[in-house]
Amino acid sequence: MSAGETSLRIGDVARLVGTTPRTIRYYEEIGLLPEAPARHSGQHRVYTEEEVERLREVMRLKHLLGVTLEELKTLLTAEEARAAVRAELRREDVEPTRRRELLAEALGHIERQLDLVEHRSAELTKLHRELTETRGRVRAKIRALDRAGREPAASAIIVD
Amino acid sequence: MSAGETSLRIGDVARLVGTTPRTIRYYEEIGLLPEAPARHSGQHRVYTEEEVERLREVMRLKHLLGVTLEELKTLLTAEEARAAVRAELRREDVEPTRRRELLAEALGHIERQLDLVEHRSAELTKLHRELTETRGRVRAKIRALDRAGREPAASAIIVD
DNA sequence: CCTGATCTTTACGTTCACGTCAATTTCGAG
DNA sequence: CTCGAAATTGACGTGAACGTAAAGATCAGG
Repeated sequence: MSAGETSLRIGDVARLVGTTPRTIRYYEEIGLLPEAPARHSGQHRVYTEEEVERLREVMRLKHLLGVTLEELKTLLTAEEARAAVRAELRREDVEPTRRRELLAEALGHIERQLDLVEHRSAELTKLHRELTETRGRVRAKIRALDRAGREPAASAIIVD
Repeated sequence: MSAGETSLRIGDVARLVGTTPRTIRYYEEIGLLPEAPARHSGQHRVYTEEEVERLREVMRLKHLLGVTLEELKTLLTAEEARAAVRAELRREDVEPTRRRELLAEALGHIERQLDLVEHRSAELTKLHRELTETRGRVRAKIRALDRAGREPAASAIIVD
């Protein structure tokens, strides 16, 4: 057919995103990935580059947020909806009113994701700060010890 | 006995950190928590405030880093070692050489944790940036629509 | 000393997120 | 058309991280 349609099968996709066919089928099974991507001629699932990207995003979110696939599904309602929005918006004949609705919806989804990410980010940052402080204290003690090694003095180092 | 020793039992600890007794026993079982904290008079486990803090930290790391309990155990070797270091350092009769060794070791552990946290943090930040950008684009489209609503003009809005 | 609440160990059950067979089909190259 | 590689559905298996139930021991208050 045309040039831009790299027809991918489940094994290819698995290799591309670093997972297994079973996992991909499982994700489809639980509704994380859209129902059986158009089996073009026969039975085998056929994926587009776009769907590969989707899967990449899924696995990334899973890894980063460490949420269950069920929570992820909820979260991805956002992505799904946005995809729908994109599809509908691509048709230029939608009325501005409807168009605004769709965009507002998309915005809401994005903001939900952002909230989650920001929350997680803040927690991580806090932990990071704490660790850095501790490291600073330990380093200070080491330096103090090194100094004491060169100058003979009675130094009472308080720990922690 | 003395004043500062609030004798806590497993149920109390569970409520304090927001988990269940079973989970605490399980963590002890797999070696995530130190072996049976000194059952003072009879059979029941007795915890100190310090151990509660330890558990809090465990659950926090688990939540934030989303690692398996096995990985967490490895990570917590750091904490354990640091605790040992603190204990040994508290005795003032350790030689400066040994003292330096211990501190260096502690430093290494902390840096391992920091690496992990920083890595995770960077990924999250990246995701955050992407989301923010997308949100910006969506907002821009909405504003464009709102403007177009007031001025009658042929506006071809390209989506995504 | 009694009692109800809590804790003990032991052991089997459960959910999630896939892994792993097995028996059949389907696909693509020759 | 043929044949091997890869995909399909279906089913059962598995490891992690606990939940839950049972039967007895222990603790704190009255």
